[in-house]
Amino acid sequence: VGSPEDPAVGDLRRSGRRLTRQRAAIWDVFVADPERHLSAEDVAAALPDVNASTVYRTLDVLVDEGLLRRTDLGGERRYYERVRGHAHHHLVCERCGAVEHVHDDVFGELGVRLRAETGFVLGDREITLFGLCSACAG
Amino acid sequence: VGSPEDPAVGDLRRSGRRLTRQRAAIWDVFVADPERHLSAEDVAAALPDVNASTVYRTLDVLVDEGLLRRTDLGGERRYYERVRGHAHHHLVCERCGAVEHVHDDVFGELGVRLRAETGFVLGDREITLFGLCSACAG
DNA sequence: ATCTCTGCAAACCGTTTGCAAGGGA
DNA sequence: TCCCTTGCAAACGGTTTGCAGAGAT
Repeated sequence: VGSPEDPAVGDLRRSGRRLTRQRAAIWDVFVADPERHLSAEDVAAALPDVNASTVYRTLDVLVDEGLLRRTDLGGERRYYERVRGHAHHHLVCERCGAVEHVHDDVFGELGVRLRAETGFVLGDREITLFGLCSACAG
Repeated sequence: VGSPEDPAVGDLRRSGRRLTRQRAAIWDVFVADPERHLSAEDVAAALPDVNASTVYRTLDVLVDEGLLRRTDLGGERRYYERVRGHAHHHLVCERCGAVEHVHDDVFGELGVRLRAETGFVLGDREITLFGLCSACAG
C-alpha cells in the first residue's frame, strides 16, 4: 500500500509535529481503507480508545500537512480521504449513498468556457455531483 | 417583481396550509431581495419579531411547496433562494464569498459523457463550483 | 527539559422538537 | 369550530475549546 511518492505520517515530524500513538492509529485507519471517505465519527468509532477531540484535531493536522483531503459530500458531516493520485471529483448516489470518483476529464473544457463566458476562474476544489449510481439507476 | 407564472405565497392555501403573518413576512424578505441567497439566520435577523424556529419551519414549508429552493453553497449553513426562471448552478467565490448563477449550458454534454463513461445518471440537483469571481481574479 | 499533544468536560452553532397557547379558514 | 401554526425552552448532532496532565523529541 502506498507508492514512494505518497505522503506518509512520518512527514509530520518534518514540520516539528510529533508522531504520537494516536496520530499513527488514525492514519492507519485511512491506510487500511484507502478508497473510503471517512467522517470523524467513522474514525472515532474505529478507534474507541482515542478521544473524539483528538480525532478532530488530528484530522485537521493531517489536512494541514497535505496527507488528507477534506471533501464536502453534501451532507452534514465532513469527510476525509487520503491524498493520492491525481485530481478527481465525486459522484454521490442520492439513493444508496455510494461515492464514486471520476476523473477531471469528464468536465472537458468547463474551466475555459466558464472563464470566457463569465470571467469566473475555476479553482482546484473538488466538484461534487449528485445523481444515481449505475446500480441504482438500473 | 414577479411574473404571473412565478409561484406566490398565496399558493400555500391551495395545499390546506395557512397564510400567516409570519409566513408572508418571511416570503417578503425573499421578494425584496430576489437575487440573494439567504440563510435562516439572515431571515431571522431581518425579522426580529418572528421566532427562529418559525423561520426554520417556514423555510421547510416554502421549499416543500416549491416556492424556495434550498442550495448547498459548501458552508455550514443552508441557503435558500426563490424559485424563478430556469435551471442554473452556482459559482462561489472563495475570496469574497459572492455567489453567481450560471446557466446549465456551460456543462455541455456532461450528463451524457458521465453516463457513457461511468453509468452514473446525473440528477437535477444544482452543481456548486468554487473559484474566483472576475473581480477577485483580477 | 521542553513544548507539543491528549483526555476530559464544557461550550458552541445551526437546527429540530415537544408542548401548550394562538389564530387562520 | 377545527386543527394548523406559533413561541418558548429544551434537546440535538457535529464540532471546537480551555485546561491540566501525559508524552514525544
